[in-house]
Amino acid sequence: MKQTPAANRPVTMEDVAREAGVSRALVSLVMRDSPKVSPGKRAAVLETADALGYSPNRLASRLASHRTKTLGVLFLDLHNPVFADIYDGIAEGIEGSGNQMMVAVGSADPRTELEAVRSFVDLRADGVLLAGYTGSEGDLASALRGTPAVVITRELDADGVDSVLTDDFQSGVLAVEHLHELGHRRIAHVDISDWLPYTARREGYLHAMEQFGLEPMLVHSDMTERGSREVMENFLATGTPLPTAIFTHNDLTAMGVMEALHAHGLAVPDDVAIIGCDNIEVAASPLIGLTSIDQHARELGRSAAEVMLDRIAQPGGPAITRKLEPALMVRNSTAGSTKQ
Amino acid sequence: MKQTPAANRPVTMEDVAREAGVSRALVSLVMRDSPKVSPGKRAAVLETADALGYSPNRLASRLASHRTKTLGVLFLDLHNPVFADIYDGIAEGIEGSGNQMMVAVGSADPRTELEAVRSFVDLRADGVLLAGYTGSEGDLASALRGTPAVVITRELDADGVDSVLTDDFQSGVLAVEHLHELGHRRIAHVDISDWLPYTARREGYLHAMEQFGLEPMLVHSDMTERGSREVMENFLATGTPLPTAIFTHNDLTAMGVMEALHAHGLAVPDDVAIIGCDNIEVAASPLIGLTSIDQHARELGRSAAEVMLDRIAQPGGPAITRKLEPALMVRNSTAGSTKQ
DNA sequence: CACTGACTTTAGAGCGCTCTAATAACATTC
DNA sequence: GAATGTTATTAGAGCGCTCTAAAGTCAGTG
Repeated sequence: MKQTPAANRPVTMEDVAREAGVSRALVSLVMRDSPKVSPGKRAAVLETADALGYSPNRLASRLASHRTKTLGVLFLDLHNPVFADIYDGIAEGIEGSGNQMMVAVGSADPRTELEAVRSFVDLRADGVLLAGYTGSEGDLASALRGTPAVVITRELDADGVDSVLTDDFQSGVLAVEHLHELGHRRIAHVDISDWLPYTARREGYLHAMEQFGLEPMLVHSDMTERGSREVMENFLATGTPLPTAIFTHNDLTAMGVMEALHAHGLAVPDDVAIIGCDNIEVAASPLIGLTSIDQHARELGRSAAEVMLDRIAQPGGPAITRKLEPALMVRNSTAGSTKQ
Repeated sequence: MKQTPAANRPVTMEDVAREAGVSRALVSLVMRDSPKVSPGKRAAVLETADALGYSPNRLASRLASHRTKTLGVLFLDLHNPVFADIYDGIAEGIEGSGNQMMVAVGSADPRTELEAVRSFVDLRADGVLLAGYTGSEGDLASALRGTPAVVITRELDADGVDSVLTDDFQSGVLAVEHLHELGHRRIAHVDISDWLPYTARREGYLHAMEQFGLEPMLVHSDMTERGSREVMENFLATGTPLPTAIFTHNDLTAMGVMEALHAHGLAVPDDVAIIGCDNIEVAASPLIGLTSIDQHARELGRSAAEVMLDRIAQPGGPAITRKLEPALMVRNSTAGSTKQ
């Protein structure tokens, strides 16, 4: 297809300026809603811009202005609704600040995560929020190259990286305490694969078990519903004596475990009590009635956004860690399962 | 491991070039993995780039190259897991193509949606995928300004906008046929608010009801679990004679309806049979056992990505519509609910 | 040893915008 | 009506990169 260069070329500010009989700088001012443009010229510029179908090139404007007003946000996994809650929190937190989000999904793969972070940095995001990150602090710091970051749901010890999370250790403790109080003594924990840096819930569990003088019982799974269902089915197939209660890493794994129990004709909470973590909406539904530990996901997102905006407004200073207290939400999956 | 020099001004290609004793153009070639750079210079450039903590400015490179290799992807709502499936499909579809995703969430608000689309266009995304869009075709076309787009889950009649969807009308028909076959005659439909342009499922329902000579029964809700729960509770409170079966717009609304029934001591499927739509994982779980209509969300995403890549490779040509056949997935919420 | 041609490297003109500083235009004041 | 502000407008120098075309290299040829 041969056409004159001018024919198919997208409309630029220059074109609008020429057509409207003003300078490019004036058009720029109009596009940025500058108050120092006379009403007359403003109207004229807007009109011809519209007539020519002008669409500002934000790449160019960002390059020239050294300002992007954009936050890169990385999510661990879209399948876990807890991240939808975090998203809502972030959206709430940046509302009115004039910032935009740039979203990516890491899929619990450190390489994908780092690539996403690098992409944010290369596109000069003003800051990066990581709603779940499974890689190492060193890799993250080197990918960030000084861009401020806030890690959500995890505590990270790296320069210029703030953390906003719920006290996961305490969640583990709460779960065990709750089950212990109901009379359970054989309490198992289904965690996620050990290479992932999300170990605090397990540690809290182990700590509390030890405090109570109970024998811990660990089963390794992954973060998904399906995965933990399979893991649990394999476990049941081994014929190992059953625990009377299970604390799982999160609600999705709890559901998988419940499915496996269900398939084996075991009743919850009568045969086995279950307690999850995250307090996601579907699990909280009366249809499932899963007892869970609320980690205040939405608040986490809101708070992380707040920390980031502060950090951008006032760079430097020591890394901040904000830790929320988890909250036990008792529902059918443990209620009335007294074992004493 | 490398420490970024605490320079006020970020490191540019120019700096690397000077330090390495080569031209900026050479550095550019190295950064783009050009094969026409001698191994010696390549190594030297990479080394000093690393030493200086150089991070390429993708804004500048995109501006200069007129190429972004980026697809904007808009999601209707992160709370509905069907979009996580679509995401996976898109990721699969663009794998290996060298393209990146730029994600935004519309939250079923046409203004937010359009702003996101404009943002994609202004950042010169090569194409835009809309996984759910609630606005008008006119607004979309004008925001796109010629950028190719694919709408997923909806059929849109606009220039340069392709559509990839499941036959929603057919889904409505399938649902009614299934229920009718089980002997149900009083079949209600819970849809989503009427201003949303997602009416095909309802129309399919209405069509099938008419074919069977049955009286339709419509209840308006929204797209959420909570919303439909409330709507259903209000409905139950009115004392209107109950239908024996309900087809809901999607699985989330189905769950809300089930919760309301549950709260009123009504059994599913014995008192009321339920059938949803989308076939999301949690609803398919044995814990819920919701009969649903699979719309092949992941395949939708994959296919949309494919259409977009083709469109980018070969611009022009008439708008494409790809329509998949829905598939009925029978589970407990309707199974064995014979009303004959 | 000037002359290829294949391979490397570079100068320099953009990409489309913003920003600073200067200029123009127009009220005010004395 | 010259001096003084005030407010609008513009010229022009970047922003950090890519790209084209031209210029160097450096064998191998005849």
